[in-house]
Parts: sequence; C-alpha cells; structure tokens
Amino acid sequence: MMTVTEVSKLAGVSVRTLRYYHKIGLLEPSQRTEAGYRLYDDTALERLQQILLFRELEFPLKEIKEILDGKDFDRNRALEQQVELLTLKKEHLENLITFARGIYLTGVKNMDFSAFDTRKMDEYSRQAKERWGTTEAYRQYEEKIKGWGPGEEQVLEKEVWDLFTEFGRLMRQGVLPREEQAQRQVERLREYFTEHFYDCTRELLAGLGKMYGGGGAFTEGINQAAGEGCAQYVAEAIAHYCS
Amino acid sequence: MMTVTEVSKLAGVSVRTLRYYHKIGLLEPSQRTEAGYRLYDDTALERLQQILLFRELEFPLKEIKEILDGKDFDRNRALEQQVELLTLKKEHLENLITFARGIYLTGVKNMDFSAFDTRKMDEYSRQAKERWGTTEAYRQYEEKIKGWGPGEEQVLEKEVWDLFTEFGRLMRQGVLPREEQAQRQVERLREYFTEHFYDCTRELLAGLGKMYGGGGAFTEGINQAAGEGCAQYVAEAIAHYCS
DNA sequence: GCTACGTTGACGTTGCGTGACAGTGC
DNA sequence: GGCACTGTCACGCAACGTCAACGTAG
Repeated sequence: MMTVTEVSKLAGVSVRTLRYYHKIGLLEPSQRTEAGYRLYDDTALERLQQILLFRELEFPLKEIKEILDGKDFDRNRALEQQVELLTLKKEHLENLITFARGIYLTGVKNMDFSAFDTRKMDEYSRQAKERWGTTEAYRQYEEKIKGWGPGEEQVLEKEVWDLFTEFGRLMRQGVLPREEQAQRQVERLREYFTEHFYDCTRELLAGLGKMYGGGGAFTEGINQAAGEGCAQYVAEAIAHYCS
Repeated sequence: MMTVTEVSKLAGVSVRTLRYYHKIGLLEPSQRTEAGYRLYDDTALERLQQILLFRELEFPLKEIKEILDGKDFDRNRALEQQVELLTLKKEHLENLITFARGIYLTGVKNMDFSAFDTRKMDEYSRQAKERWGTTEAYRQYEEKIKGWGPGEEQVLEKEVWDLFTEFGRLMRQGVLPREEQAQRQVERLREYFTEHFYDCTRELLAGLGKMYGGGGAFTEGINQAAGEGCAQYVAEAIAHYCS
C-alpha cells in the first residue's frame, strides 16, 4: 500500500494528477485510511502503468478509461485504431512540410483564398492510401487472432520474451550481434512474429529494432528481462540483419 | 472596401474570427465607417491571405503576427523553422507508431514506470538526426540568399511561374507528360530550384510534384497561372521523371 | 417599420491539468 | 510545529462559438 506521494515519485506523475485521475474516475485508490488518505495497491499501480502507456500514445483520458474498463480484445483494437490515427496525423504533417517547403520555393502570390485548405491534400493522400491499402497488417492480425484460445495471448507474450532472454544468453556467451548464432535468433524472432501476428517485413523489423535499442520503454523492459545491455545487443543484431 | 460578411464569405472564415483577429491586433480593418463598421481593403485582404497560409501551417496566431510585422527574411526563416518543428512532430509520431505496433507485438508486462517516456525515443532520433545533419538544405538556402539583391526574390518567384506557364504551353500543344519535351522542362525546373534555392533531390522533387497535383493551394495557383489542368500535367511529368 | 447586417461585451467550450486556500491528520 | 493530505473552487491555454442587447442601412 502506497500513499499518493510515494506513487507519484514512483510513476513520475504529480500528486495533483493522481487526485485528478481519481476525480474523473480513471484511477481509483484501492483503499482509504480512516482519515481519508488515498492508498494504492499493486493492482492500482498496474492500472496506472497502463494509463501512462496509453497516455504516451496520445489517447484521450476518456478513451483510456473505456479501454481499461473493457476487455483485452478492445485493447488491441484500440491500439490499431490509434496507430491508424497517428498515421493520419503523420501524413497530414508530411503534407504540411511539403507545403511549407513548396512555399519558399515557389512563392505564394498567385493563389486565391479557396486554396488554403490542406484538407484537400489530405484527401488526396487518403485516396492514394485506399488504393494501396495500408491496413493490410491489421487485417492479417485480426485473422490470426480469431484462432486464439483463451489465455493464448499471455502464452504468446511469454514466448516472445523467451526469445529475448535467448538473446541475453548469446550476449553473455560473447557471441557478437553480427555472428551467425545471433542472426539466426533474429530470424527466429521474425518468423515468430510473422507466424503469430502478421507479416513482419524487413522494414517493420528494422523499426522494431530501432525501438528496442532506442532508450524507451522496450529498452528498459528487455534489459530487465534478459539482462543489462541486451536491448542494444538485439538492436544491433536486427540492424545487421536488415542491412 | 468590403464589410466583415463579405470578407468572411470570400476568405472562408467566420465573422467572429475577423473580430477576434482585430481584437488581438492580428488583422486591423483598414478603415471604419462613422457607425463603426469594419472595412477591409486589398492590403488587408492580402494580409489575411498570409495569415490563413501560416495558420494552415499550424503557426500560433501570436507568431503569425510577429512574422507578418517583420521582414521578408523573417518569413523565410520562420518557414524553415516551422518545417523543422513539423518534422520533429512527425518524427515523434513515427516513434509513437512504432511504439504502439511494438506493444501488441510484444506485450507490455515486463516494463516498469521509468520506461514510459517517449522523449527518450525522441532524444534518440534527435541524436541520429544531428549525426546525419538534416538541416543541410536550409544551410544551402541561407548561403544562396546572401547573394540576393533587393527585389530579387520577386524576380525569382516570377521566373518559377514562367516555368509553369511553359508547361501549360506544352500541354496545349498536345505534348504528353512523359514525352521528352515535358521531361526536359521538368529537368529545367529542377535545375532552377537547385541553382537558386537548394539541392532539389529526386525525393524532394517527387514531394513537390505530388503536392502540385494534390488539389491544394498549388494546384489552384498553377491552374490559374498556366491554364486549367496544368497542375495535373506537371504532376504527372514529375512523377514520370522521378520513376 | 421590417429585415438583414453591424457593433461590443461576456460567457462557454474542450482536454488536461495546475494553483490557491482552508481545514484536518500524523 | 511543520509537513502531508484532504476537498473545493478557480484559473490557464487556443481559437474561437454563442448568446444578448443594442445601433444602422436600405
């Protein structure tokens, strides 16, 4: 059982925020002292962890509440939707960047008012996207998920982490990331993703690798589960594999 | 001289917005009637045009004011800065997308609180970016701009538009976008950009081409200046050139 | 005198909190 | 006595929207 300040320090959010989350019903303390002090147990901490995760992904708090109060499948669907949304935002930004660059290359004099509407550009990319169909990945994922039994998700998750601990073993044996044993392990990781989730293209794999070694959540997670330095090790192995 | 409603309809902004822009000093009406009605002349309309342009690029209104009250050089510097900022945002989104994808590939159980901080991922891309130096383009641009005399900017801008009208001529002569004459004109455009602004890579050119035909501000501008359908024509020619 | 248009001023909106204050507990 | 904790109300941000009450143009 932890008090607000303790939780605040552990999770890196302000006390005020915890009170706010309580108020909006996003995170209820698991208990109260007689004096009314908020107390949080491990379940609450886990929930907070999830909240922070989705918050990082720019979910609005209201949606986070809905997601966490729903089921696992909802979580995955929400994640994929958020990826969609973030992708749209990203494309919008790309359009704006091209637009801005174009302006000081080409000037702006000959344009009338009806022209200032980047939604038109977005419309264009949307169409292009529809033609090319970029949601293929999730379609595959949904297809595969249908065949899963109850609890299978946890099993798969564990197996993924096992693949990482194997990397850790190789690392401690002094196998270099570029050496064949490590490269075969990358291959295994890739095959596992492709088999159980969706087609793990070289590009996607490269992105994952960058993230694993990028110093964020996954770096910490991997290093904790498979040994210090393992995240960097995996990242290098994947980078070499993809090059 | 136009009244608020007229301007509102022409520019596609609400009357309230005009009132607001007046209040914050962003766009002053050029005159008032005895009864206090706001009246806008062409100068004011031009300023509004610029405002909307920068607004599309997600500049905060406060900054737009500063830019427009400054000099031309400030405008260009501001544009490049905005490109930088938008690029950073874009990269942040890319990180988040990879992050989200990674989550439902890898699960989230083994991560502690310190991990939820995508700023670390951004820090990583920032470093990678510093190593590779992506502001090269603007450095070149600044270098070239130094040698410009007064009014040279307008001359250059006109010459760019001349290049477009030449495309219009080719189009009306029945030359297909993929044919040599059109392709040579693309080459000229590219050389012009490279000579007077900065290295117009194939990638950058492709982006511009997509934008020219994308149905936004440039499409309108080009079609108006060089003839209906010319924007699409240029876009196709560039697309073929880059493929 | 009707109607459309104009004015100012004030308050509301949305999301995510932060600050201030006064009271209570340890 | 001093710090931690409580609730409640208010404020902040951006860029307006939405009244309300009133003046003006045709």
